[in-house]
Amino acid sequence: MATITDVAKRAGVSPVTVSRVINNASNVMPETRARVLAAIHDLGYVPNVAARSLRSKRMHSLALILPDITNSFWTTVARGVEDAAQARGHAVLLCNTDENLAKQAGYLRLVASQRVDGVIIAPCDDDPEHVAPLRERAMPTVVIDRMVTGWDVDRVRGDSLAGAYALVRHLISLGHVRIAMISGPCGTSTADERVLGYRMALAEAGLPVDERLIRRGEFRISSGEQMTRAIFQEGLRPTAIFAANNALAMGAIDAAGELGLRIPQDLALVCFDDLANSSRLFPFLTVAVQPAYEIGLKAAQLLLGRLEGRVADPPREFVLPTRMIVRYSCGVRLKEGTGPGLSLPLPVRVDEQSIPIPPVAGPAHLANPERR
Amino acid sequence: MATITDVAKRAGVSPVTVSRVINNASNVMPETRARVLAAIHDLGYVPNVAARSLRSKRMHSLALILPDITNSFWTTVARGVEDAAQARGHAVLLCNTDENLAKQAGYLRLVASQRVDGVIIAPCDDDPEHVAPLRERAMPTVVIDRMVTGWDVDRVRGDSLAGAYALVRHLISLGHVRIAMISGPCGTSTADERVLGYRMALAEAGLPVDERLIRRGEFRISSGEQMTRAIFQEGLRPTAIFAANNALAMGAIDAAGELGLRIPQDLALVCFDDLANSSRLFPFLTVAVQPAYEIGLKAAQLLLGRLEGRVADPPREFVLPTRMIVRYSCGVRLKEGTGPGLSLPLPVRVDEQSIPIPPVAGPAHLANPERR
DNA sequence: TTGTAAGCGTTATCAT
DNA sequence: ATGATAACGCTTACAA
Repeated sequence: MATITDVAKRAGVSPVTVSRVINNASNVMPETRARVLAAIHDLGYVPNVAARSLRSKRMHSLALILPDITNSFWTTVARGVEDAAQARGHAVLLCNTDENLAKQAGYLRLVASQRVDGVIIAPCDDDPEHVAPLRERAMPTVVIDRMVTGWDVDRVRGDSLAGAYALVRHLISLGHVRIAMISGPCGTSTADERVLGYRMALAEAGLPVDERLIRRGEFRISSGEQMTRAIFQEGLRPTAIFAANNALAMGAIDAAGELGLRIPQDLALVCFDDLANSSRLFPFLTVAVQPAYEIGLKAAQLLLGRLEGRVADPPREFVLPTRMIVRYSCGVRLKEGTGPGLSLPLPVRVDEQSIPIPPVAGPAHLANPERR
Repeated sequence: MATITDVAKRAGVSPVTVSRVINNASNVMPETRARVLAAIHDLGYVPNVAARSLRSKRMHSLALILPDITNSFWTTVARGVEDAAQARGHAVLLCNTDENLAKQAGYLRLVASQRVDGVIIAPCDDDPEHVAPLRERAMPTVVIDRMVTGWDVDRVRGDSLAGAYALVRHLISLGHVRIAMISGPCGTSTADERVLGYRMALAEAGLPVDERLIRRGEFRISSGEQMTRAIFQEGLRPTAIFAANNALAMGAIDAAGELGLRIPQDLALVCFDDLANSSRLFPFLTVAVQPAYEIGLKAAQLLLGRLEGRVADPPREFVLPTRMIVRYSCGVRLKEGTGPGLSLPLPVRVDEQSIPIPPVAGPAHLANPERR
C-alpha cells in the first residue's frame, strides 16, 4: 500500500506538496503537479482516509437515519441523498431505525464517535430529548420530513398540510361526507399536520367533524388495518378513508378485504405517498405525492453546503411542493359512470391526472398544532 | 472532546490501560477497570474512530454494493446486512450502482481507500475485471446473488435454477405449452440460471423450446415491457410469461395492458422475487421467493466471521432455499373454474400456498451455463 | 497487571 | 512555490 511518502519520493518532492496536489491547493507549480500526479498514478496511490480524518477532523461521510428502509418513500429519499453525497465525494452510512427509539439512540452514538461529518435524520418523534446527542455536539444536521419541537435547525420536507387539505377537498368534491382519517402517532409532525389539513377541508366545506372518525396509530400496515377495522366494527360507516401514509393505506386495503368492502366501489381510499408501482397494480388510489428524491437531494446539498462553509448561519427550511395524483379511487365517481365501470378487467390503463398542490395558509405559527 | 489521555489522567492510569478496558482485554484488574469506566462515564468519552482505525487498520465498517435500492428485494437484503452488522458494531456504507458499471467502479475506489474492512457485493455482471480492485487488494468479500466467473470467493445466494424450474413446471402442470421467458443480461448468472431452469422444465415435459420465446434484456421495468411487446408484435402467441425478476414482471404487466391482454385471464404471469405487497394489490402473481433478509444476514455474518478470524480458509458458498408462492396467476386455472372467476371484485382475498422448492440437479459444474 | 516508547499516514503551521 | 516539523488519538510491542 503506497503512502504519501512513497509518492513524494518518486516525484522528488516533499509529502506536503503531494498533499497539496491531492487537495487541489492553488499554489503548486503546474509542472510539479504533473510530476506528482504521474507518481500517484504509477504507484496506484490512494489516500488513507483514517489518517486524513485523524488530522483534518473531516470524515467525508454522512449518516442517513431513516425510519423504514422498506418503504419506497424512504428508499427514494435515500437515493437522492446518495447521489448528492457521491457527487461531492462523501460516503453515506445507512441507519434504519424501524421507528424504534432504541435503535435511533444506538445510531446517534455512532454520531458521537465522530464517524460522520453530518447527519440527515427523519426522527422517530418530535421529542428534542431523543436527538440530544446531535444538539450537544453541535453536529451539523438536516431534519427531513418530520420536525423536532423547539429546535431551530435546517429542515427539508414536503407539504403535509396542503397535501392533506387537497386530498380531502377532492373527496368532498366527489360527494363524500363521512370521511374517516387514519394517521400516525401524535407528536409526529407529519401525522399531526395531515390531520389538521383534514380538519381544515371539512371545516371549509361546512361539514361536521366526527372525532370518532379520526384515529391515531403508527405508520405501519398492521396499524392501518387495526384502525380501519375498528372504525367499521364500531358501526361508523364512512364512505371514504384518508390514510396518512402508504403503509396505513395498505393496512386499510387489508381491512377492507376482510370486511368484504370493495375499493373503490364500496369505500374510497386516498393516501399520502404513493405505493410502489401502485398505478400498475391497483389503479384506484388517489395520492398526495411528495418529491421524495428531491427531498433527499436537497437535504444532502444543504448539509454539504454547511460542511463546506458555502451556506451561512440562519437555519433554513425548505418545503418542497407536493402533487396530487388523481386516480379512480372514489366510489361516487365510479357510480356516476365517469369511471371505467365496476367490473373492471385487469390489467387496465387509467389515465392519471397529476395536479400541483398550492400551499395553504394554516396555523403555521404553531410548531405542531395537533400536539396535546 | 475528551481523549484517552484525559480519561487516563482522571482514572490515575496510563492511556494503554484505558485502551485495554475499551477493548475488553483480559488482563486488567477489576478495580482498575471500574475506575477507568467511571472516568469514561464522567467525561462522556467516546473513542475516536479515525485514530483507532489509523493505528489498528480496522475500520469497523462494511460496504454494501447493490444494483437497485429501489427494488424491495435489495432493500430487504440490506436490512439483513444492517442488522447483522450493527449487532457486531459495524457500520454499513450503502452503495447503489443502478446496474451501472461506472458507478460500481466509483464505489470500488472507496474500497481502495481502506474505508471499509470488507465488502458485500451483488456485481453488475460476471466479468472478473470489473471487480479487480477487490481481488488485487485481497479485500474480504462476499458476493451475493450473482457470481463472478472464475473467482473462488465466499458466496451467498438463492436457488435460481430450482426456482425457475419449479415455476415453469407449475405453468406446465396447468396446461401451458407456449411459455415465453423474459430474462436479464447474458453473463449475469441469475438471469442465465433462470433461463436454464426454464429449459430444463420444458425438456423434462417433452415440450419443444422455441428460441424466439426466450428474450434477454436488462433487469428493468422498461426492458420487460419492450420484450413482452416484441414477443406479441412478432405474432408469437404465448399463453404464459415467465419473468426472471420482479421488475421485468412489472414491465410485462404494463405491456399486457397496452396490448389489451388481461392477466391472468388472457395471459398467465409468473416471476422471480415478489413484488412489494403484490398479494394485497394484485393477487394473480405466482412467484419464486428468495429469502432476501436471510441472504443479507448470512452474507454479513460470513463476512464478519472472516474479519474476526472465526471462519477459516476455503471459500464457502451458501445456497439458501427458495420458496414458491402460488397465487391465481394462470389463465388455464381460472378458465377451468377452479379460481375465483373472471369478474373478480376488488379487493379480494386469495389463499396463497407457500411451497418449498427442492434443489435440482443441473449442469452445476458449469460456472455460468448460458454464457456465450 | 501495568507502563513506556514508538509510530500509523496525513495535514496544519510556520519557515524559507 | 515548497519544505521541515509537529501533532492528530490511538494501539502495538516490549519492558517492568
